[in-house]
Amino acid sequence: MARLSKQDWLTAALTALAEGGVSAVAVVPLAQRLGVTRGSFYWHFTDRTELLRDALLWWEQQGTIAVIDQVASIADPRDKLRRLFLIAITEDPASGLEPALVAHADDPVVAPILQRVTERRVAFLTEAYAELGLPPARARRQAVVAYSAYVGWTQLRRATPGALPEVVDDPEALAYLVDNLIRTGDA
Amino acid sequence: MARLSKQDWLTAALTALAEGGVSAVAVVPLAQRLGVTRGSFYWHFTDRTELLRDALLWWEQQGTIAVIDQVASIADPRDKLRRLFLIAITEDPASGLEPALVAHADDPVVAPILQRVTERRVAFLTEAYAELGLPPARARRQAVVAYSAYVGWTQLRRATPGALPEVVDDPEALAYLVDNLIRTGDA
DNA sequence: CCACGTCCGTACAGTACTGTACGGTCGACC
DNA sequence: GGTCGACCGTACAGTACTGTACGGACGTGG
Repeated sequence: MARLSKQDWLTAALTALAEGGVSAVAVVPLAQRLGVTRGSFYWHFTDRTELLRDALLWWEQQGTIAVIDQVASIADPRDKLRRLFLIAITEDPASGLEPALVAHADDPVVAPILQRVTERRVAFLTEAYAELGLPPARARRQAVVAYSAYVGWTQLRRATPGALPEVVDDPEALAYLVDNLIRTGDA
Repeated sequence: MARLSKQDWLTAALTALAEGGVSAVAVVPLAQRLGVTRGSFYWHFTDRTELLRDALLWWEQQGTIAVIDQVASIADPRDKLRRLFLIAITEDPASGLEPALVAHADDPVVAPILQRVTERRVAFLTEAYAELGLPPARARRQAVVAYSAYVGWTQLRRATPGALPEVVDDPEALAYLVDNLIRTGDA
């Protein structure tokens, strides 16, 4: 068996977290899945908590920064939002991770990271909606509403795909959702 | 200490589930919180799984049926939707339960119940939007989008209240959200 | 060639939870 | 006032996970 790097443990921890929540980030099952024993783990990490924190910090950088960088250069705010939502909804890098984090939001190591990520995303959306012409308070409200819809959509698609057939993966319905997210309350 | 009924265990299980997920529905901690020992539990239930299932079945009846009955009599579909969303968003009977269920959607006992609840709610919304004049496919899409926003909103409010101050509990923002949920994509 | 750093296996407590078996208490009802 | 059933405590395995201590393998540079 090949030697493992710290990164191997981090990605394994994230997938386990997505599947079974915080309590699934356990040393013994992870070691079995990686084909080693706990001796390996306790060389790379001092603690189970350290693994969880490092994994989430890594996810914070990858997931949050990468997507925003991908669309920040788009000039037209409407196009920017459309592209952003399309990326966010179709690409689910670590499927099921965010629901797991939301569910364990009171965990002492999850809480601060999830908070920072949420703040950053909502702030970015608020800025985009402001560029669209909404006054500040209105832009922020719209950002929170749109972000809520995004969060709920991804969670429903993963949690109850059987209950929502022909909708969650229909491209037409997807366009409908994105239009709904972009349309501001300017009626 | 007073004798406990089966219902006492059920409600305790639901609050524990909301706080710590499926793995938090454990016999020993629940017994401690209820002031008894596991001897009590294994008289009322045969199994830890039975407790979880019975608790979720009870929640399915209370949470799903009660709210729908409360608004089904309203004639005007627009008023009905407005009232429904207001109730659903402001009253969070067991705060944090739904995020926990979504996160453990692959659990063999959670899955079928969560599926049924989601189907029933989306079906009710679809019907209401159809009464509003949307064609069937369009009504169903709108229902899923609106339900997504609802799910995301409740989860965000619970998970990261610190990241969304002055929004999640602002009545004006709440009205904004409800208007957004009712407004169909008829532009 | 050997010595050191890297990486992993193994063995030893310690803790928390699940089920099971059985025994005890307390009130209702005859 | 005794008996029966509802309800709970206690004791006994059994399992899964966490940390720690230590020892072995393996490659690389002096």
